[in-house]
Amino acid sequence: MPPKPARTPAAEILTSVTMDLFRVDHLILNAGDRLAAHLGLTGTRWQILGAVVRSTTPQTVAGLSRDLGSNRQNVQRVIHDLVRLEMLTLEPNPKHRRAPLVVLTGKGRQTYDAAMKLQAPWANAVTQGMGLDDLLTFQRVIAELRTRLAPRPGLTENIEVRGKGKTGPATATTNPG
Amino acid sequence: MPPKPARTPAAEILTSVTMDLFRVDHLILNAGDRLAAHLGLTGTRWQILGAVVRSTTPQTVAGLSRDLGSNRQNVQRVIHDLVRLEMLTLEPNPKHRRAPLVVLTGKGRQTYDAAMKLQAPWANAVTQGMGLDDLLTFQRVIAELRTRLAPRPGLTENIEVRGKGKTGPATATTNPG
DNA sequence: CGGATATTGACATCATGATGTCAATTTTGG
DNA sequence: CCAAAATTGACATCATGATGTCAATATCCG
Repeated sequence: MPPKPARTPAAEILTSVTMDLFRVDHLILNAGDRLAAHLGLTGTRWQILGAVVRSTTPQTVAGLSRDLGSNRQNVQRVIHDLVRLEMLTLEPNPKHRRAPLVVLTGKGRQTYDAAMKLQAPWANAVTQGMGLDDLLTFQRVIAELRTRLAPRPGLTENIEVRGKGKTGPATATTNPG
Repeated sequence: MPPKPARTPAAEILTSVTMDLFRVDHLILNAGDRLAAHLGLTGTRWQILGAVVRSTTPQTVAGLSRDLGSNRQNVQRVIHDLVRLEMLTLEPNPKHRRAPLVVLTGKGRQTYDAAMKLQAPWANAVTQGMGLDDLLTFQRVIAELRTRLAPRPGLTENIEVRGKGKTGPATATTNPG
C-alpha cells in the first residue's frame, strides 16, 4: 500500500468532499437549465442575466466578467447571445468609446423574474426539512473557500496573460491529438 | 419593487449560496488543472482516473459514468483519451462482448498517485485554520444536497431518453442560431 | 425458444469554459 | 503632450458537458 501524502484532517475532508461538490454543482446547473429552458434561458444565461440585474449601475462586459469571476471572452459571447434574444442592449458609454454599457431590457427583466419565480418552489422543495444552522454553516464555509481560492485575495482582477511577449510556451494543456 | 416569490429561509440561503458554489467549483477544477497539468492530466481526466482507481472491480464505461454521475458519452470520450495516453486499457469482458472493462495501467497508477501527492499540500494550505466542525457540517450538507438533487433518489441509473419513438421534439434547449 | 425492451459503445451537434491573440482605445508616467 | 502599458472587445482554437441518434448486444418475459 503506497504511503498516503500527509494531509491534515481538514484537508482530508476537503479532498473527500470535492467529488460531491462537483456533482452538486452539475445537478444545480442542470436543474437551472430545466427550469429556465422554456423561457429561452440556459443556466449560464440566467447567471449572466442575474449579474446584470444585480449591478446597480450599468457595467461593461469586462466589468460583468469580473463580477462573475469568469473570463471576459465567454461572458462577451453569452452577452451577445442575450442581446440577440433582446434581453439586453448595449448602450454607448460616454466614458469609453469601445466599451459599451450592458443594459437590461423589459423582456430581459420579465424573463429573469419569471425564472426566479420558477426557482422558488424548486429551492423550497430541495431544502425542505434541512437544518437552518447547517445551511448557514454551509454558506459560511463556501464563502470562505471562495475567498481562499480566489486568484489573489483582495484583487478582483482577472490575470490575463499579457501575451505579446511569448515568454513561455506554456505547454500545460496536453494535446494528445 | 416586484413581490418576491415566497421562499422559506432555507431556500433563501440555498438561492444566495448558489453563485458562490459555482465559483468554488470552478476554482477547484481550475486548481486541479494547474496541479495536474504537467502530468498530462486535466481536472476531468483526473476525476475519471480517480473513478477507475476507486472501483474495486473493473467497470465498464457505462458503469463508471454512473459512478461519476456524468453522462456516458463524455466519459467514453475521456476514457479513450486516457487509453491513448496509456493510463488505461480496455480488456475483454467475458460478461459482455461489446462492453470491455476499463483497467488502470502502471502509468495510470503512477500518474494518479503523483497527482494526489501534489494535491495534498494544496488541500492543506486551503483548509489551513478552518474549523473542523464547520468542514464536517459542510460535508454533510453537500452529501445531503447531492442525494436530494439526484435524478431519482435510490436509483443510480442515468435516464437516457429512449429516443426511438420520437414522441416529442423536446425543444428544451434554445437554438438561437 | 423468440420477440420486446434495455444497455452499451460509437458518432454527431451544439453550448460552454479556458486560453491565446490582435487592434482599438484608455490610462499612466515622463 | 507623447510614448509605454493596461484595458477592452473581438475572433479563434481546443477541451468539455448535454443531448440525440444508431447499431450491436444483453436481458427480460411470454
